Amino acid sequence: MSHEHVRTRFAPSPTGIMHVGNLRTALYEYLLAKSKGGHFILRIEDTDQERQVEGATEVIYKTLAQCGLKHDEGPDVGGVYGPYVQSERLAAYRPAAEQLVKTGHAYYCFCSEERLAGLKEQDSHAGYDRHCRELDPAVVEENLASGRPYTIRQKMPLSGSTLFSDAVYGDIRVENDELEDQILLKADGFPTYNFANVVDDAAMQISHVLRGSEYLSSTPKYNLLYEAFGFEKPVYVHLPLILGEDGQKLSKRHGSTSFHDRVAEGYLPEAIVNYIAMLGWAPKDMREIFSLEELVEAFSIDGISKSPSIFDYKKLLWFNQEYFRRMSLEEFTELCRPQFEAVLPQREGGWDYALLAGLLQARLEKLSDIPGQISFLAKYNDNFDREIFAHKKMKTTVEGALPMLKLLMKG
RNA sequence: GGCCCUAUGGUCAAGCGGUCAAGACGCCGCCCUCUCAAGGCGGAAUCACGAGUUCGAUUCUCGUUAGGGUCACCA
Repeated sequence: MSHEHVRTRFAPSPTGIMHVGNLRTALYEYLLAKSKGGHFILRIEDTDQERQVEGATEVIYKTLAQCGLKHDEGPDVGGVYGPYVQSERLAAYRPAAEQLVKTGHAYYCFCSEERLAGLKEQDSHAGYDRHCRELDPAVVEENLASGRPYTIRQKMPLSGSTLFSDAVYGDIRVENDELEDQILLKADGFPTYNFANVVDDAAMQISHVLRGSEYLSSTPKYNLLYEAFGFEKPVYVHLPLILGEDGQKLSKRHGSTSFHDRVAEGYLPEAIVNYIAMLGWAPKDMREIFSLEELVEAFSIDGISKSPSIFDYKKLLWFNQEYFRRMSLEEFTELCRPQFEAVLPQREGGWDYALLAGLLQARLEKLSDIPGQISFLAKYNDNFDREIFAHKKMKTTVEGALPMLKLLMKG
């Protein structure tokens, strides 16, 4: 609590997609750090060897850059607490785990995966039975010497309870006997997420840990680790979950919930950032349109809500439209240009893109709608009767349709 | 199922003991208008339920109910 500088980190696993929940966490981490004049760090958590995805880290860099969430330290920009990729920090985890064994906060476990699977089969809610917790030291030595595979597990207190205070949820108490003797170091020598997370957050002097509320009930495990090491604990800021329209945790089932897909669909990164900022947080003045800089200015932890929110595509669409409308005609024209060029055929005299964009600006919901709205232009030629624009009943005149005429015909 | 969290309109939400319970999206209507938008104006729609505490509860406490999360050699 007495960390002098606010240091937050975004610690994604390189899975290849950046979904809006992760992005919002990154956003709030950035906002909190920047609003306090602190630092925002990027750390890649690639401790699962079986789930490596090619190019996934690039997706993370690109997304952060598109959103304007510039990190002060990270794999690509360096920093004094590096390296910032967990697979490059491997040397630190085993000694750390062994240190915990020595101090009596952890133990070697030689249980096979088969045995563990059997346990689960008997009772899927039971968890590990602490079979190796009190193994005879001589047996442990023998097993270790014979090269038998092992994991290192955290030794949880069997009684009492652990209390912690979350910056948004307040005091939360969990009975210690609810806590499983979780694995810290896997048989392949890699640390588990939970363990690496604590070791690295402490090493990198992270002052505030922001994460989804799904971690709320496991936070005592983290704190026990901090205590076992004698590390100073960070301030926890758990964020309410973002749910799909069916009220369930957002996942692949809900269609394209990734930032990348949304952008490909024609949403502006700024609009997405603005919208997700408002999901789970509200400013004091109830304003809705914020640039990233304005968000930094307005952000504060006490504006974060506790209840989960549903991702509303309609509202996102509205934000997107608002951003279109607030652009200058020049900006908007440039934004549309690639689509115009792709859809409209070469034509003598060219097209008046600015005029076309002007016609579209108040009507467009998302960029991907452009082709559907202007493709009809490609079908027309200059040899048509201009009087089709005049209609007595509708009181339309050729003059009134002048903008459209200019668009269709040279001059 | 155990444990943890949450509960204001369809959705995002303000509220932090006394309000006719803001605002936004969406929806409906009217105006503007050569169409569709945009814009302006207006409308319908919310404190899950039951006990307490209090002169007074949307607000505090406890239950109930509902929803969510979590129980991996995944993060």
